[in-house]
Amino acid sequence: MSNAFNRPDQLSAKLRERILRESAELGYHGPNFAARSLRKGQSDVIAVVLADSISYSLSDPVASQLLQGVAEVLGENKKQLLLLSSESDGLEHSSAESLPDGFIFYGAPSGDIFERVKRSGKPIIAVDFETHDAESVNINNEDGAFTVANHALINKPKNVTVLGLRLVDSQRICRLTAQDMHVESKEISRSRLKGYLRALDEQQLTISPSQIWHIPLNTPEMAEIAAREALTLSPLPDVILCMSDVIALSVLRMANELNIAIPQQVQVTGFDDIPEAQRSSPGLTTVCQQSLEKGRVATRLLLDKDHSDSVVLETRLVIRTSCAQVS
Amino acid sequence: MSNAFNRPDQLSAKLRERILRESAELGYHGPNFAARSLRKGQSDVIAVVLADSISYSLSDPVASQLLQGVAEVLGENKKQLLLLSSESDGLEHSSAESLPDGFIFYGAPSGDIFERVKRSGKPIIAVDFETHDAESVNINNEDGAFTVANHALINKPKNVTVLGLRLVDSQRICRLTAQDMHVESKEISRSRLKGYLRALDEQQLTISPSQIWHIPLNTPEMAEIAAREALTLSPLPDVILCMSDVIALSVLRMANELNIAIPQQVQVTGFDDIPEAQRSSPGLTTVCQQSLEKGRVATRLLLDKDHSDSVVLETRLVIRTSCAQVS
DNA sequence: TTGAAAGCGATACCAT
DNA sequence: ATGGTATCGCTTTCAA
Repeated sequence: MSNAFNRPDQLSAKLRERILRESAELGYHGPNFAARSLRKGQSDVIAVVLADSISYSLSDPVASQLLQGVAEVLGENKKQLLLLSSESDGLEHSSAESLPDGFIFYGAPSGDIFERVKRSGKPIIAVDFETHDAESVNINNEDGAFTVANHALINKPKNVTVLGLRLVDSQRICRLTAQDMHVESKEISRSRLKGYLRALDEQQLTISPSQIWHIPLNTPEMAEIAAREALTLSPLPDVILCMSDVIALSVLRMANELNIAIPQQVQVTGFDDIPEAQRSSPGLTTVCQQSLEKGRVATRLLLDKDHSDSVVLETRLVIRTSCAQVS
Repeated sequence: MSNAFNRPDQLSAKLRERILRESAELGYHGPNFAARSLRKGQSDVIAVVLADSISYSLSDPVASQLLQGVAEVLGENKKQLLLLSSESDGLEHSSAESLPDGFIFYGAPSGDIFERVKRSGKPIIAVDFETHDAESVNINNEDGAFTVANHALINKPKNVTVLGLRLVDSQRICRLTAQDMHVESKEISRSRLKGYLRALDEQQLTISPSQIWHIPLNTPEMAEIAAREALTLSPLPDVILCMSDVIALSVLRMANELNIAIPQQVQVTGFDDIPEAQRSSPGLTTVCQQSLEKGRVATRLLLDKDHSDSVVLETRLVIRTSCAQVS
């Protein structure tokens, strides 16, 4: 056969050209990925394993930004991007799991795909959750939530409401009950709640479980329902702490619709600092968590040969008009 | 060896369990994807080949929605999703192209990846462009643009402005010149421009090239600059026709900032009907192009064994307040 | 410098 | 029903 593909330097350019052309005519379509990958034990494919469905993750601004960061760095390193979801897991169709050279798990995975991948010994980076089995990229959700809540609560408001994400195991929008309050968990939303509660505590304020909403999905549709409920309470909350920008932006829109002035009547805070939040009117006070950079950092960690250490990215309080200091 | 993996029905569940456990201990990590794929000549991986970079496409609401639709149907059919970009093309690292069983090309690809894939004989679906070599999923951009422009121009406005996307080959925001006007092209943006011009013509209106902006990328950052330029014109345009919702939403925001009343002072139309447009204030009059459904349809076409025919999805005029009928 | 051959791991097929 | 074996296409190594 020909080494035209593998040792291009050893042939004249002309000859190589001719060989390539002729073999193309004979029905040769370039190197076979599966064969190469089998032989080399390497594929140059990196998988991102999403905790939610791929479709939902693509619709979520936070996940979407993370993926952008991942794609950026993978592109620079000539790696291919395979999207997997731990949701549609199952031993049956798990064969694709053996293809990638490395894995970025975004969010604590369901099923046992993590276990299987771990056993394969291939490099893994955990993003937005902790595990003993891999380096991770995280933020300090509790601190971020504490900081923004602290900012919002400085004037000791009377009625504080929390619009929370995925706080309990239910597909329905609902408010918490007393026994929902003391769940110990390392989930993101629980950490954020903890931060809120700590800030309340520090300001010597209290909150009733019924003032804390559970929203099962980070979508505008869900969030709007909860936002309407919260904004039609009597008395009106002074402060609404939202666990995501998607939720907070829904509150802003709903307030506009209900002719409630932000921040004069209600102060609103978000979390994430998604692109849309950077352009909203009124501006959204929130916690920047650098999702794009998170994706980049995770990917660099994964591709770096030298075993670097886990990373905790800084969060930053972004003060805009939806909850500005009334000095 | 064992057939435990391949013929599970022929062994007792117990035995299978034991074999699986033991082989795991011996360091067996499940079937090898590359080997299976090589042997079977099939991978269950489908590639979406994006005309722009992966990172940019993920940030674009239209591309993002298409991908959601694709991911949804692939999930139902237990196919994996590989993201490729024709932008970072090059024979060198094109090996991954031989992996997928099928390809969805989103937007006319650059480089020659399309040619190579075509020669491989694998199924291809073209989305948002036409080719003789594959079935395609499209919309009628000219008609869509014509319809929305017609709606906007019904009252014979004096000053019409177009904020166009990728009309000329430049990385800079600029206005068109006379010779830019008569480029024949099947590009999306050219079709939309054609629709606008036809509507103007039909209303016996004219537009100067200097009233047509070129915006190189569909990002809010770019769009805002052009929006500001258009909204600080004197006299103020009566109508601004935007070739995408991202652009139109930027116009709405900028108008708000400049205290220009929409639609009283300026009527604004978009194109796409992205999720954000469905929630904007004021509501955005636009052309719904069903990106999500486009992704679904393309994927079904690809996976369907029976050679179905190319599809042209309907566009629909969505009238909201940014350009409502003043009856 | 070029060619020949072994082997990556799963599967399909044929033999038992 | 079970076990053996050739084969997919490439890369690596070894021989000429």
